[in-house]
Amino acid sequence: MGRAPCCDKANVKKGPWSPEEDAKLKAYIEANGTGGNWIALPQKIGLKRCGKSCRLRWLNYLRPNIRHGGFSEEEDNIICSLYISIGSSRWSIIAAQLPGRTDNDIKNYWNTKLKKKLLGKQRKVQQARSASCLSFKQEMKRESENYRVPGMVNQASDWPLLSPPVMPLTSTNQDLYLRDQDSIRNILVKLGGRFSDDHPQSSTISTTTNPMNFRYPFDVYFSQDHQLYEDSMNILSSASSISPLNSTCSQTNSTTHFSVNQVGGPNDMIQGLDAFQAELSELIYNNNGFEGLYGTDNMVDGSSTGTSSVESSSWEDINSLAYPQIVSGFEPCQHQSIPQVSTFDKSSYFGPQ
DNA sequence: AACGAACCCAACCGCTTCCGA
DNA sequence: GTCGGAAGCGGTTGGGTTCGT
Repeated sequence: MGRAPCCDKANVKKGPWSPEEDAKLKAYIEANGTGGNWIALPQKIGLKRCGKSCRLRWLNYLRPNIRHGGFSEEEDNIICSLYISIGSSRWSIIAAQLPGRTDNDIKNYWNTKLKKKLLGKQRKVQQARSASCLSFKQEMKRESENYRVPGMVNQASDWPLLSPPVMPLTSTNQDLYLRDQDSIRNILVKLGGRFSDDHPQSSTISTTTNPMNFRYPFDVYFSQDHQLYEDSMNILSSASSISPLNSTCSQTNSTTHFSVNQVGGPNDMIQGLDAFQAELSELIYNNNGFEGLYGTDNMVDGSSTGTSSVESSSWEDINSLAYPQIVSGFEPCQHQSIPQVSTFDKSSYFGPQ
């Protein structure tokens, strides 16, 4: 069953905008505003364009104070930091932190330049390290064979270094893993989280008792803001391809306790694996974690010693843009077991929005 | 100079979310 | 509570431009 078209496709012009069309649209909106109805707007002006097309043209090109091209190093850092923190599906949020930039612009910039720039850096670092880490990937690949599920597509050998399910703890990778854990940990702390070993009552998976030797025994504590949890889980899952499969949460006074125990096997881990996240994971891994990539000062952190614009990118701002309902509409949830799900359904735990 | 490859980015597509009736 | 229309958004495409051979 198809979706009804938003306009009469046959009578709508497509393709690049002419200067005359631009002028018409700009003049009308500057004089009258959009009127809250993009669909009706082209007819009012006499443009043979789809309303969505008019909206896009205005927002991405004609709107005042739009800047194109010439991204500064500072902007690069902001984009990278936010990309790592909140992922690729939040271009509008990233754009909101960069005045004069549109989500489309940032998206294009990331896909065409920034990604390559970072991966270029990665290659250099990788080459420098190849001597010392030569056996690591091979070992991982070899050992991942032990975890392959019969009948499953052979995906494991192509997984990023960071993927825990295919990386049982060995003397070779232990050091690298711990280092990355520290990086993620530092970010979560900066975002306002606390870890189980900061909390006397917590219990975590011990690496010595965990038969699978997965190295993510995180219990994360966040004050009040559930979105922080979700975003942090995104960090964890994006950085290390982990889904918060077995999670519990509880509420004590103003502190929410989320326990994220990674007990799944390779089957569980395949869920949610994203190609570039995997790519990025490897990049992060080869750059001493997030901090190695951008430097500690450029992390998304209000207390950092980095640039002022990074400092202004507070999580409160981002969260309020992204999920204002959740930030303001907090409802405590009791300690409960959560069934295995591939994605965290906030409405199930935080009540209706 | 000619050609193909790579790059860039404006615009489109279609899915999701929002909001009013 | 539901439905439908509109807005918002991210992913993708396609055409123009630049670069390399």
